[in-house]
Amino acid sequence: MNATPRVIIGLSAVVVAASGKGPELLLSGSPGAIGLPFGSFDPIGHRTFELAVRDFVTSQTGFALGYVEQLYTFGDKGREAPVADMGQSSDADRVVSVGYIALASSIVEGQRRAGVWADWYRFFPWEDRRSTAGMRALDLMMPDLNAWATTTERQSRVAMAFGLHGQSWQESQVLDRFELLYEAGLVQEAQRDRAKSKGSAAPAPERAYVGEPLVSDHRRILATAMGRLRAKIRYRPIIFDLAPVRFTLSELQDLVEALCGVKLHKQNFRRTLERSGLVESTGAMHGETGGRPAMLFTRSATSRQAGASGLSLPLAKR
Amino acid sequence: MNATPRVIIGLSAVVVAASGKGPELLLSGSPGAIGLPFGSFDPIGHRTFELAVRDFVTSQTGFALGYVEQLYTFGDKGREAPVADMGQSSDADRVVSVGYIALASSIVEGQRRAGVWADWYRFFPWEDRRSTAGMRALDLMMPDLNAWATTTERQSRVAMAFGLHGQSWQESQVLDRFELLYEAGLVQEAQRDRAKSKGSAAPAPERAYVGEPLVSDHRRILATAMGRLRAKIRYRPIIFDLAPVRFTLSELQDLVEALCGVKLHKQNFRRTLERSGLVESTGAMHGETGGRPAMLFTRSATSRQAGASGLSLPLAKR
DNA sequence: CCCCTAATACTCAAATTGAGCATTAGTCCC
DNA sequence: GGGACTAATGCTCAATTTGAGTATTAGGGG
Repeated sequence: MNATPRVIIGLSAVVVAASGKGPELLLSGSPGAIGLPFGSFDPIGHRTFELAVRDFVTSQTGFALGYVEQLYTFGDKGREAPVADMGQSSDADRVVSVGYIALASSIVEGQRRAGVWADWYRFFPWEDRRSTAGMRALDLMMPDLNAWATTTERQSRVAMAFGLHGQSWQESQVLDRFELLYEAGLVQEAQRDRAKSKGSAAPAPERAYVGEPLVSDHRRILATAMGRLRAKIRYRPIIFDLAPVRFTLSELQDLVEALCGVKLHKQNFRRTLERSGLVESTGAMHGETGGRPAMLFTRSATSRQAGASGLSLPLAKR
Repeated sequence: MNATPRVIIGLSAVVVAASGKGPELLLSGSPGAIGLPFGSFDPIGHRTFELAVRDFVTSQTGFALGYVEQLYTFGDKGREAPVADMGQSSDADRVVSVGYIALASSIVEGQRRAGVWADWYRFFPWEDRRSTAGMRALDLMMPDLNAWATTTERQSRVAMAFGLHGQSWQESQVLDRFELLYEAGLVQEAQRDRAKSKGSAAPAPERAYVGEPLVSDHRRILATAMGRLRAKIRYRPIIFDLAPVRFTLSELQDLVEALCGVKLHKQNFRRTLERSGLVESTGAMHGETGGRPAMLFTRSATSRQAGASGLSLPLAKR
């Protein structure tokens, strides 16, 4: 052909699984350059993106995916950064990356070893509001946020994003919050991208960045994924693609709470869940609770139908 | 490089504007081969997809876009079909198309001439349930649907998708319905794609296809867009990107109804809308109503804030 | 058998929906 | 100028759906 630069399609996957404690992510890369599992799309070999994603995640990590859904296609010049193991790309190529979310139900021990898993709140400490300890992350960055919010427009954005001044916290606005922190220079990626575009930069301002960074724009992709999952849990029964086959209602609630980063009102959670018809009790009981034994439930047949709705999230008081 | 086929990124845009009657689409192509505005992405010239979309829609149709949002990236081999005006692609290339939704507020007359606009229900007659006339479209295809639904699994899918047997109609499941009709062979694209993959096909079965077809997989992209818009209207105030600057509540309701294809309860619509704080009354009145003059409203400042919520849709009874 | 811990059951009030009925302010027509 | 007509607005009421607690209950461990 001609000198037209090639377009390379990269695929990145946010692979989420529920461990006992909460949502965990499958990561790849080496210490200091951690990122999402990433592969490039082969226009000949792969018939669909989804098959390609399943393929490279399995071959890179040995982990087989369950539910898979396309997230977003990132094509901005400037925020992507070439990733080492991406294959034979050159500077002249344009990399477009299609992000996917994949859910894997509770990790089987054998599979667990097949990759590096990490609690996703390592990268977004301010997103975990289940405990006062988690809330502290937000307090810690407030001074810097306030310093940045010099105009009323910015102040109002901060208030909306972080649920300040009477605004309510919206658990699914993960991307808004991340982008705001990026603009405010509170996440390390912001400094890195600026340095890159300015040539070799002035020394990084001495500042405590919030959360651990990821390679390229992977933390942004991850924020998009978290937001999408948290929103989707309300209108599609995807939570069951993450939960084990049989679970107690408390286990399910813990999982939802971990995913959404908020505490729910226990009795009301049960009530809406039972009323929704999404779960049905197996006869069996689960005894290792420390208190009264709990009934084990499974997802119902109706929860599998296309168009089944999701969970309501009855927030608990402060 | 080598003989690797190029990847071509196509961009297609579902451009929606509200005319007096309802949502209209910007189309391009010649009679018999109508499709969405479509352009290819230039890896050198375009910094972001969004800019590229704005660019080619404007240059193809002279129409300037307002709100723009990425929809989905379609990359399946087999359902895309080369589009004539796509540029210098060859058979060996792999076309990946990124779909966008764009909203343009009520059409200015001068701009209107700049492209071909059509009521989107031409392509999805069954999606308009505002009148009994619209409902007839569904009745007409029921025999064929029933003929296809040979298994209980299929029957249940039909019932869920089309709100039969006590199931409720979900206005945003446009894609589910379209895909089901595609599988059932009721839309012309299904026949066309089968013919293509089987080589020169048997003569098309004599059957009345439902809705007008579009080039390539553009009707599928459109279904995705409609579903997304209908869903999004509930949790983001995007309706105001479609409505004129000043409107009466009835006009706004008509617009929402046209978009969602359902009738709403008028008094309750007003109530939730006023309570939501998304609109505020300008002092002015609008007299040409035929009845009592109506107050003119505008979107409020809070409706512009990131994170503002959308409308509730109080359905009217049968 | 008593204590401790969760799970499960119930209760009650506040807020949100679903459905109508009632009023009102213009236009059109004698 | 008065009455008919047509939407826009206002209000009411009951049925649900939330939000928040208080009360029971069934195991495990001394």
